Amino acid sequence: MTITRFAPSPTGFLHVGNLRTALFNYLIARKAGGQFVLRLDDTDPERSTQEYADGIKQDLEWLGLTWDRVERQSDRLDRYNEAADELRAAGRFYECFETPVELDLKRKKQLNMGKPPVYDRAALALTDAEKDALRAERSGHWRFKLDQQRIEWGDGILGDLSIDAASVSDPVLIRGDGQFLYTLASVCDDVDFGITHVVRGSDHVTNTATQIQIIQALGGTVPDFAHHSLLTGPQGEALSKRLGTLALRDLRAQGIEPMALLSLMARLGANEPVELRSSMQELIDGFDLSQFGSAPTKFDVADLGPMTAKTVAALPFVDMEAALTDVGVPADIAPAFWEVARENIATRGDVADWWALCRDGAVPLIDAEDADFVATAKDLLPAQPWDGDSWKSWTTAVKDATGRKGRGLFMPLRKALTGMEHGPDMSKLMPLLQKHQL
RNA sequence: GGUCCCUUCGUCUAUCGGUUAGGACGUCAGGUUUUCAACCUGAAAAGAGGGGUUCGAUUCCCCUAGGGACUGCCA
Repeated sequence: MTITRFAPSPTGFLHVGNLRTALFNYLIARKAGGQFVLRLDDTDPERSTQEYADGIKQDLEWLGLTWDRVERQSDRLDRYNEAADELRAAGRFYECFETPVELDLKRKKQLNMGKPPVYDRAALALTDAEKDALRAERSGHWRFKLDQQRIEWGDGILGDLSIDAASVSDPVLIRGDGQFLYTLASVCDDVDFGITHVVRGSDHVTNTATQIQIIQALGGTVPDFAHHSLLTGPQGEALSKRLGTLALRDLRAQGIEPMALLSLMARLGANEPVELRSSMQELIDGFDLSQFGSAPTKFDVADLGPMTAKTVAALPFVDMEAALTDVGVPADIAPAFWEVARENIATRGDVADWWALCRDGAVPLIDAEDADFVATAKDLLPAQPWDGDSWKSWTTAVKDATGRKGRGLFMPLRKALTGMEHGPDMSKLMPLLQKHQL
């Protein structure tokens, strides 16, 4: 069975970059009729909080990305201890005593000499006596001893990949304070939960190389890996600089529709065009990981605006009924109001503006050269309430009186009644106007 | 510095060596609708640069330039 996972760290709120990873894994699982695991990577107690963990779940629920199972790494420390013992028994784990400062110095030295900053494995040469002496003054950290050969795998997006383990430092798996690091926890979990497909950002490719060796050392089955490209801003700039404004909850607060966001993320960077979908099932059916390219993908948050407007315009009345009641639209005219408003709003919340206009009328917008024309029209304006014929009879009367026609006739009247150049079909809007200020 | 990935219209991309280099979004121009929007039709618009291989290169190889990522006792 296909089992995928999304493994965010509860150290912040989800943003569009995370969503892309989550959605890919979700769609793969659903398409295959498999399972989607939500795993909270909270091995770092300093930065992980319950607030963020809850926030992540809320954001996924908002988007309809349901999970079949939820796990927390902080619940699995015993298991990680066992895995560490296995690695020790296999001779793939060794204790090191350099301080962060020392390691930093080593790296700088290597860089200065034009060498890659790879850990020199000095700790491997330590005698037992030396280790005991070092342990007396500080606690050691543990590194996985890589087999220094080329690591190869067929990546679901990148194709055949090969990385020389000798160009990578032996990864630290347990810190000096005993905290397990992501690399070990992630590998253990993937093996234990039977994860079959791992899709993550291409910032993890080097991790994947080392993780493959750790999985093998643990006797696990290596899952299928795929690394999607990273999102960049519209100018190609790193998205991380703007991630602050691209949190999912901010987009939600701005009125972005889930299906608009999901439709974009499920296709952006793929060779099929981005199409607005109306249901998750359509997204699932239309998803194919092999259609994604490996070049960095430009993401423009502004694209979500028009897609949201389209989504909202397609909403049936029943989906909006409660929201309309909330803003005070009387039940008897609510369906007609929605028909008029739906094509003219950017987000659901905008119905409040249109209702305010219908309820109170708008401050007329009258260009200087239209002043006389509008004054004439005002005299011809029928008394309220208006019906479906009011616009036609009024404009006809104004046309006869002034000789104006076409845009020159209609636009000043639209602006006089709504205060705007754009808006709904006037013949449908007029019956909804409870008052006017002309 | 090292490693990995990448570079086709403004944008996302198609092309398994021979094509008028195709599509979608956007843009522009017409059209339709007695207003706006929507819609329809049409147009403009691309192979980073330089070497090779080949009868022929966007496609294969090399170099250069450019972009992204990793190079943590973060994830």
